[in-house]
Amino acid sequence: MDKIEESGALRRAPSQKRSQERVERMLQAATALIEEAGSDAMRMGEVAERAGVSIGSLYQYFPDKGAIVRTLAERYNAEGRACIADGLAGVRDMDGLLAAFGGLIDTYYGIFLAEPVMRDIWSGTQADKALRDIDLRDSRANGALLAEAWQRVAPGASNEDIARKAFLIMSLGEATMRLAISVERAEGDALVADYKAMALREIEAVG
Amino acid sequence: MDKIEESGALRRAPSQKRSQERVERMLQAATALIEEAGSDAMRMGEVAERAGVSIGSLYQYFPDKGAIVRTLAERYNAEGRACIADGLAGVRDMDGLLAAFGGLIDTYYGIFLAEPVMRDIWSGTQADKALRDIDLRDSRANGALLAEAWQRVAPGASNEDIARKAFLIMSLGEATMRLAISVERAEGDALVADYKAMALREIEAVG
DNA sequence: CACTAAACGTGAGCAATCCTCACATTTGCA
DNA sequence: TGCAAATGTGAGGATTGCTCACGTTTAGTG
Repeated sequence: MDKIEESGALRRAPSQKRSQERVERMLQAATALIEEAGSDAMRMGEVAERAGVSIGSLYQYFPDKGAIVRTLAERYNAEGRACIADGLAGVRDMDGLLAAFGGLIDTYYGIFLAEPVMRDIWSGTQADKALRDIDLRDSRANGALLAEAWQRVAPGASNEDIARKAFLIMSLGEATMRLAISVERAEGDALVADYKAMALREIEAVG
Repeated sequence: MDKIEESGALRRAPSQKRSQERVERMLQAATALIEEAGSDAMRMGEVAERAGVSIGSLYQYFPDKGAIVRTLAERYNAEGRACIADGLAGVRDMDGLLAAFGGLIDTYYGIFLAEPVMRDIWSGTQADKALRDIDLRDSRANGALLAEAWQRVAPGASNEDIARKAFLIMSLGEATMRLAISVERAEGDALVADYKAMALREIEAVG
């Protein structure tokens, strides 16, 4: 997770080591500011100041403010996707899938609770078109991972159906997380549990 | 739906007939602009110009740009809630509830497809805190309506459980609509159908 | 009608903020 | 050493939400 490769978000790829570190500092500064007051309150001038660079340098690498948020979003997505791929890798039968997926929901919920930046980004996810697209692609990719395991343990079912249902389950999972973190903790826990039961029942129904 | 009463959104309540009409014109202008390019691209100066009023007048009634969007959002919510209350009113048994709720999902989906302003508002729903709160309150109110009918046809079940599940189902319904309108029409239709089956199964499971 | 207070209406301009651009500096390399 | 490419700078342009000091209209009262 060292490279600054993510998407085509960057205006210019820093080729020298010095500038790579500078871009990293910019992202760290942005992260800190989002933690403190949310991405909406994050000011480009502040990001530059905290990173110890000029406004001009910031814009040399990030075409606009949204690009910073998008870059962070894709990093979190990549981590989450790796986590999901890992969790579903060893699944052999339906029971294994149910257990693995149930565990992933709890893990994801824990991450949502613990990561203020991720929370902020996915709360404001609908704000601009580009972020929404990233969100959609993420759900599709995660859905594909789930679908792959699902098809493996339910070979008789329609692949198209499973793919679509997996996509829906992943999208609604994210929606549930967003909902859960915007209510009191106890209620949020219960809502996630309800969602989990619903999702597992849906998976089992096609199995 | 004539009064300009909604929430405490207005900075000053127009008491004279003339100013009531002016406020209505402001909202109409805003609606037209949102239809054309989305609420994000809506400029306060343009709203004023289209409504045939000055910037100052706009801000006399709406404390900020978001207040206009919020006012429109609550109008749509009120309509939707009335529609849900109406659809669930005559429900007597579980089969009736399933049929009524299934029908409501289709109705809601149709509205989402047909109303660009509603789509825009609920797409950007997570943008600012105030809108998110409105969204949450709306889901709670709609959830309460569903819970009421649900409890009626499933008297044995835990009321708390039903209330929470109804809230979740309503929230995820909105999430499904948002998802459905951001993919191709055919896939969106299928996703809504999948959600419907999931929701109905969940309702039946507690019955 | 005359008068007054409150409601209503106006738009120049303030303030905040994103982003550009002309120019300066540093780095990699022949 | 010298040069081109990469990198760095920050004053300021441009946009836009919003304010405020002041003018106009309306409702109500004697």
